[in-house]
Amino acid sequence: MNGQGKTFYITTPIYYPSDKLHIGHSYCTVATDVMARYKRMQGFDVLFLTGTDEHGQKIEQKAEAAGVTPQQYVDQVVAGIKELWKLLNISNDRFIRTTDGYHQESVQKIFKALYDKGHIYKGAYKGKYCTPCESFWTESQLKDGKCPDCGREVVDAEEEAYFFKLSAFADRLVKLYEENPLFMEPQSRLNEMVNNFIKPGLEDLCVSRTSFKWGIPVTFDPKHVVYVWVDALSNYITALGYGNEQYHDFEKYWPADVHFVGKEIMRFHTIIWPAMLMALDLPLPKKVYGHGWLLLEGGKMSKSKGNVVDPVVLVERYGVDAIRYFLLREFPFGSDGLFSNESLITRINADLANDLGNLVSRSVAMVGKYFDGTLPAERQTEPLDDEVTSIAKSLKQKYEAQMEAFAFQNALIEIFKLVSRTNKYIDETAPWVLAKNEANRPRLASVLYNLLECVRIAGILLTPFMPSTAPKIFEQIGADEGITGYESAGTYGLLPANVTVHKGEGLFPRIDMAKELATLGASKEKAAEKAPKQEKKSAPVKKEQPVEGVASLITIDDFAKVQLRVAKVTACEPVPKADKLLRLQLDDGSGTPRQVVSGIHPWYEPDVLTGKKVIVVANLKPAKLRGVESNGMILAADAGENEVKVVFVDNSVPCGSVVR
RNA sequence: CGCGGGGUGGAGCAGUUCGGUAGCUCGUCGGGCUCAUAACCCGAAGGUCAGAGGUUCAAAUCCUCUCCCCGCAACCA
Repeated sequence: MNGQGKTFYITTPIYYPSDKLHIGHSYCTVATDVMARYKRMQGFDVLFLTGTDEHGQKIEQKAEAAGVTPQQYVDQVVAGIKELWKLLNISNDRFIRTTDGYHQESVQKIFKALYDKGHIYKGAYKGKYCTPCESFWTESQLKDGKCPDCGREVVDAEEEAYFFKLSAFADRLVKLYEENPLFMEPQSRLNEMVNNFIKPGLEDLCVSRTSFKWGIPVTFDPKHVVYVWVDALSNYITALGYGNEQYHDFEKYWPADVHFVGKEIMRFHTIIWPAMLMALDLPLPKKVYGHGWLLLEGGKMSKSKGNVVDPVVLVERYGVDAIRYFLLREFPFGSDGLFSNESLITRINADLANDLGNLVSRSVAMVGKYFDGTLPAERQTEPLDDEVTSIAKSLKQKYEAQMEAFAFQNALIEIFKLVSRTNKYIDETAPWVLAKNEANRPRLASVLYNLLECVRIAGILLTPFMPSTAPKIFEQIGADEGITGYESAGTYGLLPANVTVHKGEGLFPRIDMAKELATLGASKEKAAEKAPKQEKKSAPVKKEQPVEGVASLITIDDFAKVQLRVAKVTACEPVPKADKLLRLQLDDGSGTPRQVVSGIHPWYEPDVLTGKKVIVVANLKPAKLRGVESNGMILAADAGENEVKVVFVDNSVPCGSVVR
């Protein structure tokens, strides 16, 4: 494919800078980078965009917990992200931050435009309001129809909010998917989107918030802040200058050729984003590709599990190209993959050190040893050469087919078929035998030349994956710039007949598996120690996150606020339509039975609990879980990985006893 | 009956669209070679393709049912 005169616009998601990024983020960004480099190599005028999504309540709270302003907080995290991309040799052309002035200006215009066109309307969250508490409650949060906080009467009230008429676009979205089946890939995601979101009926989307401040204010109603996804998705066009004067190439690059995103945010990119663009009368991106996740020890990587793999550590130990190669070779791009240190080291050793690195090394070494580094021009070819040379000749085409389908792993497999076949060719021709007889010099020169040519072609096609190794390969085999471009991978025999090689350092040193695993294991344990323990239960974290290194100490008065009582389980049954919930009736000595809902069904059957005495938090704010009211919680211990043990009390303790 | 993905030699995966010798990498065992990063090359062992039934001359592949794993969603107060 020749990209002369054509543009190619590719994006990563913009990342949420609430924490350091892990290997999963690096995976997506590296993949995008490889695609961008590949397209540039083909001659496309590429725009590769990445950035950060910096607004939202969570950032606001994190900043507060850290005692800095949200801006200070994100500035520091973003600096780290930029460092990481530099380390990983990411060639992004632009880096957008949603806190950039021009982006904010554009988002405000977009919001206003949608409003003016009637796609956004002012509506209301209908709910119950407790005036003394100044709090809004939804029906389900109310306790006996009263304020769950103070128990006073609540009044019907409406909080104004802006809504995007997403529902109006359902038909057009379905049409989009039907007419353009490749709009989202992999295909399996389509069913997920349609079944989960379109079929049940799209609801209008609330696109403003008044509950926090850290966002882009709505110009015509400044107490509202623009919903973060509207803010974030817009980045793909604001970064081109849509609605601002920072850049002026919207016409040139939009629509995007592909948005690479994680599968968890497919719905935002395949439903909300196209709908927004339709509402703005703008063209839609050509494709949204949802890649899989890197899974670790059976679970998704997450900071709270303490199983995050730090890309910085890996790059420092094994080199950036080895990591880039591993990420794209080991995991099929569209599906999930299992990350492990063993597989990483195995890949590096087997593919990069033994096969590729060693091939370059032995080929160059033989030219040095038998011809003092410069091949003579006389040749003698043989039919034996045909197989390896024909693989080399057809490689570019096969590679291209895989790359165009974003099948990075298959593209690399194709390259390594050549590498492997070339190693075999050395065995078949046994140059060290040829070298024993002067008469074989033309034949020996042919063999070695074929080795170098195969390496050259493999090297060219590896360039997007290994941008710093490829030039070293070219240097060693004596291929100068004119014959290392993409097109030249399609022509066999471009190295000059009298090529001169330059022996260099080994490209990929072998790694001592046992030793490395021990080292990595040790640093992992250290990391796990640092990671906040047992926070795995707090799902959509609301309040204070334990700030690194700062143990939050409380006073005895704080503790006194928690009222713990002994209570006996008088009845217990599963909550319908809930996997994990049990409804417990407790006798807490007060005379009135107390109902508590607890998520312990995975570990306890109802009859086991009945009759036992437990400790209940008696003054916890009531809540409804799966529609069932819960007044308090019973104490249980996180007993290791995925194991919960309820704290039972000796039966001789009377119900209602205070625990302190 | 919420939605989706998956169950293939010891490990990790491909093959399933369009039925027809079960393939790749790693590991294991044996051999070859010595140019090279103790690398490379060849060979072997090892699979009821989760299970049951069905369609077919023929099923990993198509149909039905069952079991198990993972993710999403909703509930871990």
